[in-house]
Amino acid sequence: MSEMPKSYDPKLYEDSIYKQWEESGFFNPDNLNGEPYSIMMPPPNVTGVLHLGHALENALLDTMARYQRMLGKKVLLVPGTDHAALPTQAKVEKLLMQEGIKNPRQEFGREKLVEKIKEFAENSKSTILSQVKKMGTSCDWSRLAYTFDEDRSKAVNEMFKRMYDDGLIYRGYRVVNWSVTGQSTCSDDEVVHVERAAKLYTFKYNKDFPITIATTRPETKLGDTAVAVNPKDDRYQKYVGKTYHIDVGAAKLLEIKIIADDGVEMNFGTGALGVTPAHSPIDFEMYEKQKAKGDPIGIVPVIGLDGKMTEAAGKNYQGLTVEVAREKFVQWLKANNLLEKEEEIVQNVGTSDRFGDVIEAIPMTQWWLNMRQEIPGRSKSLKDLLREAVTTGLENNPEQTVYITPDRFKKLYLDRIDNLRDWCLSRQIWWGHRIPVWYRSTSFDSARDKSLTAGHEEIFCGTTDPKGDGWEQDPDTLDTWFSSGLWTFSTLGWPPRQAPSTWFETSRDKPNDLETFHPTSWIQMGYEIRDLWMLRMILMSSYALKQIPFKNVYFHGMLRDESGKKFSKSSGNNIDPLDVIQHYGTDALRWSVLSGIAPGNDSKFYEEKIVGARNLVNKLWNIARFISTTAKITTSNSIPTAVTLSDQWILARLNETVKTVTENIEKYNFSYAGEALRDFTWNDLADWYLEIAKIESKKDEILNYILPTLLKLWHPYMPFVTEAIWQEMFGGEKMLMVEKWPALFDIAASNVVQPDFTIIQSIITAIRAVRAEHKIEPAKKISVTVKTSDKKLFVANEEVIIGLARLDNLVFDAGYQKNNSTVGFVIAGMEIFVDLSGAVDVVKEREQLQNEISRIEPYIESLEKKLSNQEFTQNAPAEVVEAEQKKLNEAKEKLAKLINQQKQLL
RNA sequence: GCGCGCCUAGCUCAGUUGGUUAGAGCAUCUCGUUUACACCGAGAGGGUCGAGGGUUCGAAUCCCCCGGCGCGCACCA
Repeated sequence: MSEMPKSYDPKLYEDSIYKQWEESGFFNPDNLNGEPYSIMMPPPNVTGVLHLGHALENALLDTMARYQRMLGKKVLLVPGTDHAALPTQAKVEKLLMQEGIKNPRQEFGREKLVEKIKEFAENSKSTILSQVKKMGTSCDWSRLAYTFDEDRSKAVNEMFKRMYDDGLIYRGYRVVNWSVTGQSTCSDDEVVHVERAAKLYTFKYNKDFPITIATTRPETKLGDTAVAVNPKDDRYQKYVGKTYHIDVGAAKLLEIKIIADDGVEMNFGTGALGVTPAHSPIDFEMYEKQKAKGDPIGIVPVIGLDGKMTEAAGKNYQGLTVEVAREKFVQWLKANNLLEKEEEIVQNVGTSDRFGDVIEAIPMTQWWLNMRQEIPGRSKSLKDLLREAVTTGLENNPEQTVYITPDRFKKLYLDRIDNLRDWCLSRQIWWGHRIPVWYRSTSFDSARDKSLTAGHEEIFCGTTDPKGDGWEQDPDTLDTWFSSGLWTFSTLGWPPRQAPSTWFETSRDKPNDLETFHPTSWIQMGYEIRDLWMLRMILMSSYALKQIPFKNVYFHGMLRDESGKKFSKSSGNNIDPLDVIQHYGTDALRWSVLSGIAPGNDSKFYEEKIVGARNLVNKLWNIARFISTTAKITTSNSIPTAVTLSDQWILARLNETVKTVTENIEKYNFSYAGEALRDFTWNDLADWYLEIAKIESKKDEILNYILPTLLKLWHPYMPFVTEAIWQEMFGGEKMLMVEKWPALFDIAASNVVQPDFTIIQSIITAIRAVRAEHKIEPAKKISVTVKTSDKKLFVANEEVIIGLARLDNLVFDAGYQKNNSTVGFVIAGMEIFVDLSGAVDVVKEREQLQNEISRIEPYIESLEKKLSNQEFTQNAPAEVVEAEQKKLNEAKEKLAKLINQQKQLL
């Protein structure tokens, strides 16, 4: 064994250890035996580099993977990246614009822009993957996946086709969420509602119109085609069914029909609602309802894809932005004395989570996934499957149930499913999986025209190009979460070669992966992508495989800075995980993100935490260093024999720690498990037992047992330092990574031993406190007398007490009388007197004793009161009563002794 | 509007079926060149568990209500 340096330097070990692990082949489950255990890494977006959130994810993932591997399972952790369609395109376009390219889509054209994005994505991807390695993540690189690679693209097309063939994916003209900045649709989940101040205008279309309406978007009124009132509203009954033609300055006269709709609140505002089918999802629903009733109303889009007023808005408005048009329309209302009220209100508006602009509702033809329609042959909808998966289990099979940690997210998920609408799948951006649909039509020009062109002659949906001439593929791409939804199985060789509707060969060479590893065992993710990702994974997997995607899902919270703010580049509080690794090492980073977290809760991350983590890593290193110089290192695995009380105690504590750590990792209490381990490592082992080992001899066997056990327990959290120590100790033959997780062993009477040792600890601590209190130089050795009738415990631990309390003498005297040169205290019914050789300040000592007495008196009182309460003695469990009685007896005894000591003090 | 989470020492958080005089880490103060570690050791101070009410023999823990902070969902024009 080489000489270990004084402090652990992560830089000397981390890269080479990672390389060793990788070369060992044990990252690949094909080289492991045992029960399969699989985890899919949430693929980071290729929009840039890893941030702290990724560090947390990698720490969680890898802690779990390493723990499971040490339990002897065949662990698969699949690494990967996500092409992140919209975010990536948005990012690259932004960069190009910063370089001075005003409109990248126009200037480059589709092919060239996609090429640019691809270049960026590839760069980002390799950066990210090297960072994952820096985090020490033990993933199987042979199964590396990318949501936009060939295998995953095949899976996407296959899924689309199956859903299309099942009639679940349809093309429909509906109001969509449109981002003008991004020039694309987005799903409901990608709309972020923000509060903002707005004005609510109350007015009439003209003087002759009988009903007053209100709106915050006056400019959209140019596209109104109806006014809706509640059918029960007597005020407006007489108008229902009538149509008015009104000139508000639009291209044509408004044709407003008065309709009745249950959804209109009679008591809100004027009780009447101007209906703008083209620019409001609710109004569009009314439009559809009227159509179904055979009493149709019109639909007039007055806002275009560029966010400006269209021709239909009239010459006065055409080409104006919505804001300018709004002002102009309000001016017109004022000029014509139509405006009745103008109020400041706070309203929620939807904004694009990526582009930040206000989402416009615009009617377009898009591809949708139907959530409510029955799946052919299964008598249930996708929505039903989503519900089953977390409640009864798919098809009432309890084994196909997803367990959610923390539990409360299950309720949120179910709530979400309740008001889930159809999922808009198509996007007008270029980076992403192209919709696998082809049209053959002469009138088809562009995606934009789809909304205007009624029906194409032929539509083909397939996983490869259709045969024959004249086909043109849909220019749109898929919502990026469509491919993410397949992640748990597209990474495992789905679709399989012999799948009924598959006619391509997959390049997968591990055909059994799906069977072996799906459903996956556990997954972790941030709660913010619960609906975006978890829901879609459950949906896709339940639909295509009739399996849940994972048995357990763990939601972590967000890391925030000291003041509780999110980390971000723009707010300048960003911490780069690589910087942390550079300064403190990966193990410190991992521990600092894991300690103090609770499932589903945000936690704060700050420099002091990392420093503390680094110190702990170093402590572990030095514990090993000490043991290696104190004990003869062997690789014996046998359970050691406890010789002294301290031996029994430390082994019992170790056993207890193994139990706590194991149980809590199983419950995903990563922080709690780690804290318990830290407590044992630092407080019990380092501060007490190792100090005792300097006094009592023959600890080789026990230390040879404790150290490897400790390293194993720490390994999932701190893989590098533990592996480094392991190899320093035992050579590089066998890696710690694949050692067996510690098992519990049988310690006779461990429960009895522990309190006994605690007494010794208390005595030592108390003597030290007396020394500190009386400013006795550390080097000065003093004498202590113990007044006890049973000196067994002391005799057995004499050396330890003398050593740790720095005594020159420990005397047993059952009849000792206190004098003015000693200070006394009572512990566990025994009186201890520290000889200060006349240095005692009698007044001060009396005060000290009095303090102690006045602390214990009210305690005794409350115990007496409790025990004399019949309701307590009758209702409380016998053990509790007994314990309270014992406490009382001890306290009384202690009090008597203290009073006596005070008396003896002259 | 509906729902969820949080409020415990100066700071960050434990407190796992209600039962020691409520704990830890960091920070603070005192002391220390005891050869594993100053990225350390020893000791100390510091809390009416957000406010109030209730249930109970007993509440930081369960219930109600109020306040503060954060978040989710929602078609209130």
